[in-house]
Amino acid sequence: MTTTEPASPLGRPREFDTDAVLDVVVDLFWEKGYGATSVGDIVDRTGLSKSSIYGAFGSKDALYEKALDRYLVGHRKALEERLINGSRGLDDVDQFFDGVEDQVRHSQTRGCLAVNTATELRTSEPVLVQLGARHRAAMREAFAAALTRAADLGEIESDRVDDLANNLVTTALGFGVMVGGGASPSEVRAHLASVRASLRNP
Amino acid sequence: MTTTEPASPLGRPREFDTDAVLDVVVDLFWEKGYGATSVGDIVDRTGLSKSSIYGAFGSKDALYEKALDRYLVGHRKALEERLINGSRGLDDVDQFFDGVEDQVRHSQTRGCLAVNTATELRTSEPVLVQLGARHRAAMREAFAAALTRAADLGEIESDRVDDLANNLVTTALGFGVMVGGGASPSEVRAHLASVRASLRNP
DNA sequence: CGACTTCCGGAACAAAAGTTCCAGAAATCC
DNA sequence: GGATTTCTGGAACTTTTGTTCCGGAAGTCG
Repeated sequence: MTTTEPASPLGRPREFDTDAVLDVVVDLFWEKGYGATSVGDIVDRTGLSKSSIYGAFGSKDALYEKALDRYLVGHRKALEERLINGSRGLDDVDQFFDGVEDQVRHSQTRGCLAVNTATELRTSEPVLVQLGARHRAAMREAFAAALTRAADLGEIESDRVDDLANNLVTTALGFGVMVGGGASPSEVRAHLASVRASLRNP
Repeated sequence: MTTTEPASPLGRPREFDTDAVLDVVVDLFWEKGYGATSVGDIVDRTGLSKSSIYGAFGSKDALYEKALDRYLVGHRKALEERLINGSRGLDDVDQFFDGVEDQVRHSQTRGCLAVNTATELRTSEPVLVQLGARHRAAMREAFAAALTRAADLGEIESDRVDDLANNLVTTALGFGVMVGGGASPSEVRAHLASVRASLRNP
């Protein structure tokens, strides 16, 4: 139910692309969190003026929500490509978790913006609680799709699909915490290996 | 290497018990997080004056670190009792996760302070990174102890102990995110059931 | 081309943050 | 009991926060 902008609004048009700005803002919030990111930081990083930001997004809270939403859309697209539209089974799951390994390899400790939001802003905003629940549901669905293929391939028992999907969601959230908390690459890798081993070895 | 306070320091003694105050402060940070908790909030909740707080703890940062440390000590004691000093196997692991269920039953959405810290303050303070790593190591050790007993009891294969311990650590962190993010009791319960099922059903 | 609408930059604002300082009171030790 | 040390309460301070306001410029539409 998003109100689409009119084709040509009256007056002077905006000089910047809001989506491109949102991408920059996502990175900022992702790196520093909501509380530690000031509007001044956003001004510095985007090059925009405060009035432009407030004119386009309303408030810091609203901007955060829009940024998170954009992050989630991107994240969900990745889920779709790798897990839902995949053609293999457990290998597709592995590929998803490769993303975690990539992050630590580049010594990035941002973790997952959805996880960071859930634990920093907690239940302060009902909208965020809802976004989190929807995100977990999407992950569950995506994992279940890949695991169903895995069952068809004979990699796992078909009656374990739902439980495993649930566990992978919890596990993915856990990796967000670990990476975001600055865990060493070797620790993360060991945990990733354990996940892969337990998926196979029954 | 904690410097123990002298038996009777000169001058007027403190009117409050620092540990009791820390317990209150832990609750506060646990509920609202670091950024959303102001020193004013701490004053209100503890009934102390600002100068008393700063005299006893130094700064908000230092106070947070002390509070987190106290939380971790308590958490580790619980791990010890339930997992290390337990006498059963998977049942002891179950009992640990019962704590998660208790939390959501009382509609508490604080999650885990260690998890919340890792994702809100991230790698901003090296001390916190270190505390997090040590905490995860303690959890791994505790789970491994219970799982070793489970292997002795024939509940699991003994060569799966390490992988399962790793996975349970990741899983525990994930539950912290889920509960802290305001997940519904039914969702949490479903995930808990999946963990228990996967521990048993190979 | 002219009227109208919106945007931009930056100064200005009020509120809240974390921290410090001070004077008086209180407890300890010799 | 007096000297000394430390604690307490509250006011005061500085910095930073998120937000608003204003004048001038820049586009769009009839």
